[in-house]
Amino acid sequence: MKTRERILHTSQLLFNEEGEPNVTTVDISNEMEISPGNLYYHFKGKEAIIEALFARFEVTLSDILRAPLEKELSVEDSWFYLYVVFEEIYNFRFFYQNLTNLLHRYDSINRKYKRLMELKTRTAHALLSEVANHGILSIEDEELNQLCESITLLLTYWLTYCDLKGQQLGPPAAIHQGVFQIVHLVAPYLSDEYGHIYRECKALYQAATAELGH
Amino acid sequence: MKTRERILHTSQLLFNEEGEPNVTTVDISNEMEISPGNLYYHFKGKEAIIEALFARFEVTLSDILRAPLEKELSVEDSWFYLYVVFEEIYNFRFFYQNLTNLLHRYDSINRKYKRLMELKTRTAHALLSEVANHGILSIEDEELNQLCESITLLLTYWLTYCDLKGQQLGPPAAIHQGVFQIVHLVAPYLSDEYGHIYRECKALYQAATAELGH
DNA sequence: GTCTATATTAGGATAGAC
DNA sequence: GTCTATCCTAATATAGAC
Repeated sequence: MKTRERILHTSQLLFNEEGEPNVTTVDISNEMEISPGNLYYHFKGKEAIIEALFARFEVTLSDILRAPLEKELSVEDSWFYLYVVFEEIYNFRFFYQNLTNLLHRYDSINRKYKRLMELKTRTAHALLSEVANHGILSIEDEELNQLCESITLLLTYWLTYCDLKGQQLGPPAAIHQGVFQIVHLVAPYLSDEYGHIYRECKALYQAATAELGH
Repeated sequence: MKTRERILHTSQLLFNEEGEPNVTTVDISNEMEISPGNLYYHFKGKEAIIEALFARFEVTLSDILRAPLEKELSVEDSWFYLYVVFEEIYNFRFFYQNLTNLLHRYDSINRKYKRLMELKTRTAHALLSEVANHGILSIEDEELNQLCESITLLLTYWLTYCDLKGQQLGPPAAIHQGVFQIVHLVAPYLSDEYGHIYRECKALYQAATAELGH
């Protein structure tokens, strides 16, 4: 792996583990066993590293979020889809653990992030309207909007919130719970004849929870 | 006001406005028009100030959260009660905007905060079970637990999330929306004969939104 | 209690040799 | 591309006069 790439890789790792504010350029170069001078040859500084990492995150996450806007998903796929979104957020959790501050410091990231956030809501809206059109969900327009907002908030902060609770959940368990938490937001709107979908989810959830063990 | 008190007051103000990491001891003393030396006479440093502010926050918020555990609230009071909780969180929003980091830095705060968070969930649980016992809400135990978790998350992050969206909502509007967002989480579980409660809330919400302008 | 002046440190950043 | 050595700055913190 080229040095530039290794810097990004190591930074992402350390940021996620220690929290971005607690990682210095020297920490990064120590971890990589290169000199700080070398790091500065490849990047103007920590800011540039963060911007590069965010650029990557933006590309992959917005691709993920746009997919269901173009091609319809089945109900089962929608459910699996949530895992994919959470997974990607998990990979850049350092970013979410420090959102307010980062967006305050970097105006460029701020603008891009806002678009991502809107895209999250838009995707949730598209997925749910579709399910509603199939008669699986029965929900009014205004309730749908509020629901999508809650889903976006939950997607944004669930993993951070799990961290806060500090019940040493492994990442798969935390993600798994997050998915189910979202399912729970949607479940009350399932049409009567589709209540079984929720019950199946629940069974799956409990099985998987048992498997992830403790 | 004594100097010690003014330091706490000014710090809280600046932290909320600029974000705690962006405020230095010198900023605080400048704002107060005292010397940095003087500030250090009263507090060992920024850490001590933050700890003192958190101690206050803990006392007032845990009092608020414990109130409904002792004395039953009417449905209308529960609704108003949410405003009180949000208001208190708003007063210490600097804390919430930097949660992960602060809890990572101060172990003492970490422990106390976890208790607060559990208390939030516990209070939500108590309020909702009561309403459920009156037959107003119809909800299973497991759904209730998940709902309370979502409410805690929303309480914790709603104001931060509004900030992120950066649609220049004034604080009253943001709080107002937060309250309604929570109402929306609960609404689907209202028993049929109590659907009117939600419709009344909605009418109130729309009236108030109009009043708050935008 | 408050000030001025100064010390300490850590993090970010560069210059110049190899 | 990489290293060593060094600099700059901002933030924290203290000493000692008033």
